Amino acid sequence: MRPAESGSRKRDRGARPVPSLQGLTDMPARDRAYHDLRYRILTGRLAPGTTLLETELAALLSLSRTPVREAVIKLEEEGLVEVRPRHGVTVKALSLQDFAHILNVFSALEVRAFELAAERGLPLAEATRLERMLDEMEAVTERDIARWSDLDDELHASVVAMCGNARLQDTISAFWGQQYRARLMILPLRPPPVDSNNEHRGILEALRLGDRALTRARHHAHRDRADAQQLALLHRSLGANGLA
Amino acid sequence: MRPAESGSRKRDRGARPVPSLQGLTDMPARDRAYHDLRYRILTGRLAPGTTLLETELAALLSLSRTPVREAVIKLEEEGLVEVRPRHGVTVKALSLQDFAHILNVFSALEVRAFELAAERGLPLAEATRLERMLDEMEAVTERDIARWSDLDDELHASVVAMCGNARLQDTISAFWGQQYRARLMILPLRPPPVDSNNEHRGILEALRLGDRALTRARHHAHRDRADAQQLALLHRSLGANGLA
DNA sequence: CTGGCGCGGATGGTATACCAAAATTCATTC
DNA sequence: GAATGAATTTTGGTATACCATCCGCGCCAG
Repeated sequence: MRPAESGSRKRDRGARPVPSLQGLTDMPARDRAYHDLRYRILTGRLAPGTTLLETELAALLSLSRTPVREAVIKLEEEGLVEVRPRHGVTVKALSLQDFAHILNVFSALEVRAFELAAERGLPLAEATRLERMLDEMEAVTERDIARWSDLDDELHASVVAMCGNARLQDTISAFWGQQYRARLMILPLRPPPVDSNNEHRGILEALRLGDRALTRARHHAHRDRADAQQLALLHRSLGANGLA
Repeated sequence: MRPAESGSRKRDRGARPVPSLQGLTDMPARDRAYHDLRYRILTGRLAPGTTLLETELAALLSLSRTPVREAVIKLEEEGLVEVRPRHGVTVKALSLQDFAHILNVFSALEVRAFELAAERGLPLAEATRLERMLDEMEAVTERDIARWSDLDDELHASVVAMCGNARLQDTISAFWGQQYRARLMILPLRPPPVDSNNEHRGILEALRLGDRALTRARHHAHRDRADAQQLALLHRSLGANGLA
């Protein structure tokens, strides 16, 4: 008999990896530490380059070293921090190359996720919901880039959530976290993303058709262009070697 | 020059993730635990479905709970085990669907890695080395499938190692670990992989040419076919739901 | 002035102790 | 006989204590 596992909130899988940090109550201290730290890093409250000793981290979170150590292991695995014994844990600074590497993995995975979503077929309700999001994105394109970006994240996350492959989702989520900071940084520099808007329409159309190959091609093209643009912006925003 | 990786053994990155377990001396207990456990799982000495309490694991490895806990966190992150509080850690059994999901991610990443390797260009020495490996693979195709499979792993790993994107390598390595057991299981069922041999030649040729698009196309096709075949074999080897 | 060597203190790795929560079992009752 | 509830025992989560080690600093020598 299967254990049913109904109440399994063991993983926040589908939940957007967006820094939200609402219910940090009643979860094990290790997870609190993990989420808290992750939140602080992604929002920049723990700036890249910051290094803290394990003891300091524990004090910062009012916990003992054990749970923060365990949290740090996860963060390290996720690529957000680096631990150097006797030197403390350092919030990783992203070089331009790091960012390129991350985008490379992220894109490959996201394209695959979109393909799978196309293959499974988009429920009609979901399709119209996405359509409405696109409407709003186009509406705010010229005047509220932050809102546009949030919607962009939600759009991509929504499709990824429909791919039906939990491992893929998890991996994407991890890499999403890594590129988030850099994205945030170049946000104000972005020109109105009319290209993205158009490409999004095309991708959504392919998704509705359930055409895997077409989805693949369009999303791939979209990511290639967008990634290159972001890379260029980041390059402008910091010398080729600087921190992100 | 390649960094040689002499001093910095912080990560066994490029090193084949193949279970080898040679120098488990003089490394922190946590890493010993991690490698030891991983080895036992991948080779099947810790069969899927096995569940052990933390205490039992600690006793098994003659360590205290702390380092094994930390090792287990990594293994869980890697998808090899599952921890259910008060129920111990369970070696994950792969359903057919799990295997499909893993292959999906793995393929997407490997294709990308091959692309990047193509773009960077293959050093001549490396190219001839790979060529020789292909020679041997063709030689043993009919009579030693195990050897063929080892070479296949090494071949793929070699190219991945040339992609120049450490994060990509690490992620691939993690997923490689997950599909390894299933691969091992269906090994004896495989027909002589003449298709793979031919496709490998084609891919290597594309790599030598440094033709990214061609490499992509060929490797993609290769993986699609090979993955489908493996999935079918696995399906034959266990009912659609069984353990792997 | 520079480079090596050694000593002391900071630091993290590991073991262990303690506690809270959950599971199992037993008893009691319907 | 089954089901429910309580008590016990098991287990994992967290805190802490301990120790080996590594780092940095200063001293001494070349």
